[in-house]
Amino acid sequence: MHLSQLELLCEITRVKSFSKAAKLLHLSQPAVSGQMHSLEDFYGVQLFERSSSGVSLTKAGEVVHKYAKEILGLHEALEKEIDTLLEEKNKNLVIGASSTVGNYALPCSIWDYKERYPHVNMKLIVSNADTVLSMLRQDEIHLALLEEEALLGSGEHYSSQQISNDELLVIAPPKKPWIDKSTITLSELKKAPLIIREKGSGILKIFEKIINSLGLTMDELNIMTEMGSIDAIKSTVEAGMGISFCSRLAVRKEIRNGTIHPLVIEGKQVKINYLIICKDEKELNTAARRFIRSMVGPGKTAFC
Amino acid sequence: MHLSQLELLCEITRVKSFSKAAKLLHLSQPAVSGQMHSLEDFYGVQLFERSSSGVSLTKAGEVVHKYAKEILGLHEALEKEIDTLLEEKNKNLVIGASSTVGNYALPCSIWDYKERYPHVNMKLIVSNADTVLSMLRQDEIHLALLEEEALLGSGEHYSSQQISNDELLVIAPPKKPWIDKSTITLSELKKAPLIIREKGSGILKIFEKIINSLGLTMDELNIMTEMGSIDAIKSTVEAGMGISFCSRLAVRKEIRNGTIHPLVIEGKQVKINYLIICKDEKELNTAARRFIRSMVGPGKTAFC
DNA sequence: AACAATTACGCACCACGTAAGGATA
DNA sequence: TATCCTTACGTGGTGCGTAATTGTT
Repeated sequence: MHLSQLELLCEITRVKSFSKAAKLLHLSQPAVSGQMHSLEDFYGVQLFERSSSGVSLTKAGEVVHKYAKEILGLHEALEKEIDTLLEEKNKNLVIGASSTVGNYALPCSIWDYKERYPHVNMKLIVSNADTVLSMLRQDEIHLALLEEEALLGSGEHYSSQQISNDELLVIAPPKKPWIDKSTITLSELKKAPLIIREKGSGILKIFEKIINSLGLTMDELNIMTEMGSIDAIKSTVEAGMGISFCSRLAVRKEIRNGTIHPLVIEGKQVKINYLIICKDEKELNTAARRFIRSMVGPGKTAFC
Repeated sequence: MHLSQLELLCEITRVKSFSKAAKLLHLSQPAVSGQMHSLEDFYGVQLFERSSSGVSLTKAGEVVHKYAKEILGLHEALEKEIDTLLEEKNKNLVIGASSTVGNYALPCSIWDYKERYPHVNMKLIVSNADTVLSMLRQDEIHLALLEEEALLGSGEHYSSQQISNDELLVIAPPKKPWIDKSTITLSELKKAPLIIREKGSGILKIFEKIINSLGLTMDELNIMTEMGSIDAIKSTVEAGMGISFCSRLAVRKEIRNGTIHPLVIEGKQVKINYLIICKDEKELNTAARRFIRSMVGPGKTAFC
């Protein structure tokens, strides 16, 4: 029996739903269903009461849950104890992240990790997607946290897992003509003064992909200027100098304060998937391997 | 990570050897090696010191071992607690065994099982292999413990796992002309007055297979009589009335006491494999599924 | 030479995701 | 209808056993 099945059971118990747990752990619903069926098969007992409004534990399920927490706790203690025996080379962990991830989309789990494995020397480098990827290629970093699209056309094959996702927004100043709208049409997008991130940015790659999928090229747009940082772009948009685009997470505060107005492209919900990437999972040191496990683990994908 | 990997680690630690643990758990040596490599990979640490005289735990290995015992103990407690919640139909377990297995080759684990799952109503039926197999076919028993050869030519497909093995011996009275020999030649075997088990016996099937593989048929032998029980055969041989054959386990005591003289067929070591058999593993109730797990588990194959 | 672990390789099975299906409010 | 879990199915990865290899006593 896999320990991950117990983790899954705990997560399902927490959120009382197969489908929610599947989302949180980046699995499909049938995969979760199948795992729990095989667990029920293993113990020979039904563990969940299924209903159309979610699931709840049976009596036997509660027994398993009780022990699962203990067992997983013990296993966590095991890893902590091994941690104290690690050699120096296994204690270093250098992570590269794109601006969006590094500045806004870091899951809390990265800090949980520091707490859980205090002996690890962790370093976080924030740059744009292309730069991070080239650092990975040259073994200057162990792991990269990037937008899915950063890998497009890179040719090489990397090993990757999804850690979280978000939505791409068009951002505008909170005034006419934008303030009354919640969507932006293609023709409005073509005319509006647009501020974009520099080449090599992951967010730019996503935006470009969308534009192309809508039958346009970038030079049909009214590109005003190019900026190397999200903060610079936000300030410029807030000052009313143009519109831009970014991850929803990057402008949570500004939207709440009303200093930036969010728009979605008409008829097009744009999803951003964030990945954790390495060259070869087999070659990773202990600290890095643990980091991956803790990032994709249960309940670890909430943002800070 | 699979719990079975922790069980394997504990077993290896106990016997200080990959190959011995492999035998005990009915796995190949490379399978064991591979599992432990993947465990080392999982924790990112070497767990064993390999030497040509076996293996020993590293410091990290001892940590894992310490926790593994706790975790496995906890998991055993889990199953025990679920046990108390079982419905009636899951508490019945009827097992059929061939004479040899039922009377002599029962692993201790069958009694451990009773202790571990005291709520199970276990019933053991001993008969010859064909009878047991037909009871399995008619769902009169849940599981069958038989010689591997019992399945030969049955046509149907069963699900089976090996639980133990033994050696087939020719048994003779402790007097001339046998007392000075440790092997018996083919021509001696043809002439000697032979007592055999009844048709349908698993041991007879094995013996027949061997005879055929040596280029003979049963009717070329000097078959004196046919008997339905091992005890009857043993008494007859002890009384000097002829020779016979059986599993080494069945005559351990008599060999030690010197009342029966064991022989092996010249140039032919005959291995007997004992299996645990069911119609369809998916259809088994909890008690039966647990029984299988406990029978093939670590350190459970020693005889009583 | 003998024994123990590893590597190589072919095969079978298992777990996943996608897509379609059924039950319930 | 919307939501949630289940079933069906094709695919890729993983674990197994057999056989050949390495290394140590």
